[in-house]
Amino acid sequence: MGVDLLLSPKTKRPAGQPCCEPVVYPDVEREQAARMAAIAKALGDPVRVQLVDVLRKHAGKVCVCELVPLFDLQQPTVSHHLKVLREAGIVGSERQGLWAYYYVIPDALEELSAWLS
Amino acid sequence: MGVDLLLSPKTKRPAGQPCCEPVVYPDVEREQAARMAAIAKALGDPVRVQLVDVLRKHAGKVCVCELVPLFDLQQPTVSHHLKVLREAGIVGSERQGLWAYYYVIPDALEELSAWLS
DNA sequence: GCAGTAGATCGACGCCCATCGATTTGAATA
DNA sequence: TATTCAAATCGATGGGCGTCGATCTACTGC
Repeated sequence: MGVDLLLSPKTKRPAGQPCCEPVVYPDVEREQAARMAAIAKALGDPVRVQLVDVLRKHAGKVCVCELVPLFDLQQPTVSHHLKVLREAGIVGSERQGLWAYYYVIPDALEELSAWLS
Repeated sequence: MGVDLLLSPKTKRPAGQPCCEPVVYPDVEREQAARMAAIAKALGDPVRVQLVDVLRKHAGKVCVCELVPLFDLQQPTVSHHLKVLREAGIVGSERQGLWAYYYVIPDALEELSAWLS
């Protein structure tokens, strides 16, 4: 027993020559990793990154009718991407009459940025 | 002419009441956004984020044979995820005899982190 | 009420992706 | 040389995702 128990039972090494330090990975960090992956996944499309970029640089709320013509996409597609960002907690929306305004909620982005550095 | 030309020709507003500031988005930033999306996409899977996490915390090279048993996945699947990370420039690999060692190349992660903050 | 408009939702289509078993590659050992 | 082993690659499969046209919802203005 001893250190060998931390190794996979399938991996038999040439005696006395481990390939590297044994690795452990606690569940708590797995959960945080899952959260980071969810945020990253929402950012894993060029259109959505551009949407976030535009919203951030305007430092305020931007109307959907201004966002759609920025892309070579139909309105339902842009609406879909905004929904993905909203469900990931990256942006928020607010309706005023006919128009809908979107804005960045910095928390998620900051969380990912902090994890990365 | 004037400001109205920046607006979509399809969106006719009630006179004198624009929904928000006109939005422009230069091509240069679109390209950077695409790069950020590529990195984020590679991080958009819990397994891959966990792999990066493990590699970072070990501050050195880790053998694949230590990585595989950390997950409830078969070896080809882990190998696939490592390949995705490698092609995104997030990790590098090095072969020593039978074993392959992976390590984090911090540049890509730093690039994304900087963009986020 | 009625017509017009902004945005969301729905359903469908095609493609990409995560996963696996099977196989291959390449190196070490007997 | 033959065998064993770690890791990569291949091919198949099932599910998820980006995109669209069509439709629906809700608000405005006549």
